[in-house]
Amino acid sequence: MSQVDRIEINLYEYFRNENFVPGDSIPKEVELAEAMGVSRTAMREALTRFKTLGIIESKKNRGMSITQPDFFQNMNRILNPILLTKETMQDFFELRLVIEMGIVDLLFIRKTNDDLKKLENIIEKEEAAKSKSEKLKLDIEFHSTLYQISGNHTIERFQKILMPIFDYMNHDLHIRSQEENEDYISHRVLLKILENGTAEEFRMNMHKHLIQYFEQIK
Amino acid sequence: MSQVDRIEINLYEYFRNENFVPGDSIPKEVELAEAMGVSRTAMREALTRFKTLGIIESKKNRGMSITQPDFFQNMNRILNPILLTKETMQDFFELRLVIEMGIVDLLFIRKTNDDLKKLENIIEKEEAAKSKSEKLKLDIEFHSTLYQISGNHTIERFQKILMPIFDYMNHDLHIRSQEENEDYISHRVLLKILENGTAEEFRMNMHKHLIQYFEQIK
DNA sequence: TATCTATATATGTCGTACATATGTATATGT
DNA sequence: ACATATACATATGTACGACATATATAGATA
Repeated sequence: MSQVDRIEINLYEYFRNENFVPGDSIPKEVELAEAMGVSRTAMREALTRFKTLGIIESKKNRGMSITQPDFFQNMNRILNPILLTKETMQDFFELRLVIEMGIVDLLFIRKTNDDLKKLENIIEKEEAAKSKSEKLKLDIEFHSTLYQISGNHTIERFQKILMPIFDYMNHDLHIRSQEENEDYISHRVLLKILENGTAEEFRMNMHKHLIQYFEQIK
Repeated sequence: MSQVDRIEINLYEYFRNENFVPGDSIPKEVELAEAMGVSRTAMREALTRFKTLGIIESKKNRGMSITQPDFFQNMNRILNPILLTKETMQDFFELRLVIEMGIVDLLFIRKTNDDLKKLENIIEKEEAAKSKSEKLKLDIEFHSTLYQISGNHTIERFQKILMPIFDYMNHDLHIRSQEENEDYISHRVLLKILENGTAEEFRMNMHKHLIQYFEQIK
């Protein structure tokens, strides 16, 4: 354990003991360094860790303050297929499916007429699309809109972050096309259920809609 | 945009262009600083950001190397109820429910007889428990075991991280007790479905099991 | 060949100095 | 009295040189 590690731990305890909340000012670098009997350089290194996580921010002449960490601040940097193991990639691939099945209750609680119209619009464009890439784009747009309808900002952002992982695994696993699925459930069927059906029906059909992905799980 | 911000961006591009993967050595601090025409101090600060995210690690005399970032490395530091807004807390509360509903397919794919025995064991202890705190502990154990059965390490760890948030919201919202739920679905019913039923049945009943939480969503 | 010692090395820490952006105080003009 | 410009203060940002420290490698010895 290096000195900077120890400083970091001391800072966490100090922030917790002072019950600092976002917006609160914290002592300046020089004061903190003196209080802990270390050099300003080492203190700065520990503080950089906090800044990286979004827990504090610093401004010239003004000093430093506590901020609201953003869960997704560095997520795209961490969730990089080149850096992760196959197992972790598979985990996130599955997590995406889990969320897709899990948000159904949120959809049924929070859907609005405008939402349904928007989905209808996407489906019309999809049904008229000629090229494969256009259809893919609209498929993505359909699912992204479901996440918007969930009304959960965190889940919506999470899905966006997981998208490259999902694409990567999609290519890696050579997943067969949806249209090859003889029990194929289209977006239009899903929309009809979302309009007039139940969450249970929607889930059953979403599961079928995603069956080629679920087949990859063993 | 500070100089260190620019260095950070340059480093990300450099790492990507070199196709560095975990285990690869990267040039030493002094070389990197010289290559970018900055001081070692500024370079160290940028590198500290990478270390905080777990993307690189450094060892004395050995230099630095690329590592596999751990998604959860700093998660408990970020997901601190004191630092997050009510909206974000609510989002994570819902995310927990979404995952609880969404892992059902994984459960049915990956359950083993040992898993079912383990659940049976927990339920027996729960049914024999006298105190409220003991029942609560076993309730948590039951759900945690479901996450283990999912066979998805990331989801399992995610649930552990989300637990304090869920508890915090549980207290904050004064959620009524499960036993007050007239359509109460016990763990034993859920286990029986897991043994002999379908994923659809399990979801329907899990939804009822968690209804007092779902009632909080609007 | 195995063990010990000396040396080299790259990160970790320190102290000093200066740069820079920004806030505050003061002086001046209308 | 109010508006504007200037000077000064301030805390973070950056640089440099020095030294500490843990660890790897090379060389010497038994």
